[in-house]
Amino acid sequence: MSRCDMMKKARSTQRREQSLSTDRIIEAAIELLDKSGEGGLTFQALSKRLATGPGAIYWHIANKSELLTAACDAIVSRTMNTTSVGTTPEATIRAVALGMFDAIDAHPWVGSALTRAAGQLPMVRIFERLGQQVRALGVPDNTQWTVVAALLNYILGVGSQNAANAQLGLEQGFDRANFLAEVSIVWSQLDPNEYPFTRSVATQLPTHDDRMDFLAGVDFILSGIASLRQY
Amino acid sequence: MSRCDMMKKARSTQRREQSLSTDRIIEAAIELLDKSGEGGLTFQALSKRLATGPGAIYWHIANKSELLTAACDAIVSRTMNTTSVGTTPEATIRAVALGMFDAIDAHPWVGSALTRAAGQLPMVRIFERLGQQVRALGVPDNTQWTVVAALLNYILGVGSQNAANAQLGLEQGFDRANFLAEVSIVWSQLDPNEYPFTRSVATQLPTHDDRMDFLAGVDFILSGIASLRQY
DNA sequence: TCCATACTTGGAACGTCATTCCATTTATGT
DNA sequence: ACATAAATGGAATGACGTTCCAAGTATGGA
Repeated sequence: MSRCDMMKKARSTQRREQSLSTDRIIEAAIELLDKSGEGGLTFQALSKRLATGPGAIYWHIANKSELLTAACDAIVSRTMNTTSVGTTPEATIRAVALGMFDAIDAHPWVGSALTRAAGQLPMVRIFERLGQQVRALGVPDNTQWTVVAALLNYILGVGSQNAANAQLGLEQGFDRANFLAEVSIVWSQLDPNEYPFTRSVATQLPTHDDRMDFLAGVDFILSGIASLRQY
Repeated sequence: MSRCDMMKKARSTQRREQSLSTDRIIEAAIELLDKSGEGGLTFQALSKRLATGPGAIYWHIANKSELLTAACDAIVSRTMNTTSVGTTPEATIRAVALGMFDAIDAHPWVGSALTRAAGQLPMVRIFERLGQQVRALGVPDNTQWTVVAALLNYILGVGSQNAANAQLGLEQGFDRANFLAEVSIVWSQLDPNEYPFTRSVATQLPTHDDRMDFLAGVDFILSGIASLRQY
């Protein structure tokens, strides 16, 4: 019987306090993920860092997916708690969005982990924060879901995208600047008849500011929402 | 020397026309992916279906990631070509967005494949289609990138999310309705002080229409863009 | 027609990883 | 002390992506 099969009956006393614990495992997992990306989190690396065997870890955590979700939740939870409350609902939504953007920028693996943990705690934390602000914004009840879903989808979408890019860089060793420069060259060599737009903006790719573009997208949605409030 | 190391010098004549070819491999890969999701695409299953060995496949395709991107591009390319042109730029953007939504709904693995193929052909196809319409919309040159990026990010974000959900269902065997019902129950049992919003919309989760919510999000962004055009 | 060459195949083998198993150690309550 | 349950850690398993290589097959020149 493994510990995690019996979440309900919380152990009355901890046996070996100093030794392995779910928290210590999660902490080590986050360190590994930050250092070497999603591929860096293996049970071998983890057990080596914790000076134990893979079996011991499985006593505390059901599987890798649960470990990833738990690590992700630790980051999201921190982010939601440190994000300052803005003066207006709009400002708070921007702050939450930017907070997540920066968190994923600092821990790219959070992007993909969030996507795979649909409906679970980490996502709910963001959903809730956004929802409260959307309410405060005066959006009618029957539209709140739609509005929050749009915001959340956008935030997670950009997050995944950035996470995937960072991941790619980490795995292949080249840095972001080089990668963008290479893609930019490929784009500028596309067929002018088939890809006029992509060609025309190819030069903007290496210099554009992801963070500003992200915020602009949030503002588009907020502005779309604003036009809803009068009804 | 493998075939795919020397893309440049296209073979003058095909040797064994009836036998293995990149196209046949991609076609088989799509079938496997559709049937059993991302986890269903293994080189063993693929070589069995093609009545060959893994080595033969590696002659035509560099690695699994390239295979996935190629399969993804086949779907995206079809989608972009079948999407009807609307009467206005807005209508066309909606059509492209919905086309991608439906494509990912039919082939959930495309969602995650797109995310991992950043800057590559499949994404560029969508980027271009959106870009041309955004231009037609009269968005000033220096804002086109931002606008297209917002649209693309939103579309891909929802796509990834839906893909992940479908994936989860496929892997774990339960269908979407059950999953949503279960999450809805969990949500409605959250702490009322910490999660008032999530609790209040929990009942909407199982009945809401993903496709409509998606389209509403596109309209928010389009409406946000509209307010830009006057400047 | 035959041969040298390059292309293509398919299966075996390798290394890595998540996960399971189990013998052993450690703490707790009696 | 001792019995029992909690926890450990290392070995074993099985699946997978990828590489290797011995064998087969078409093509173009002699």
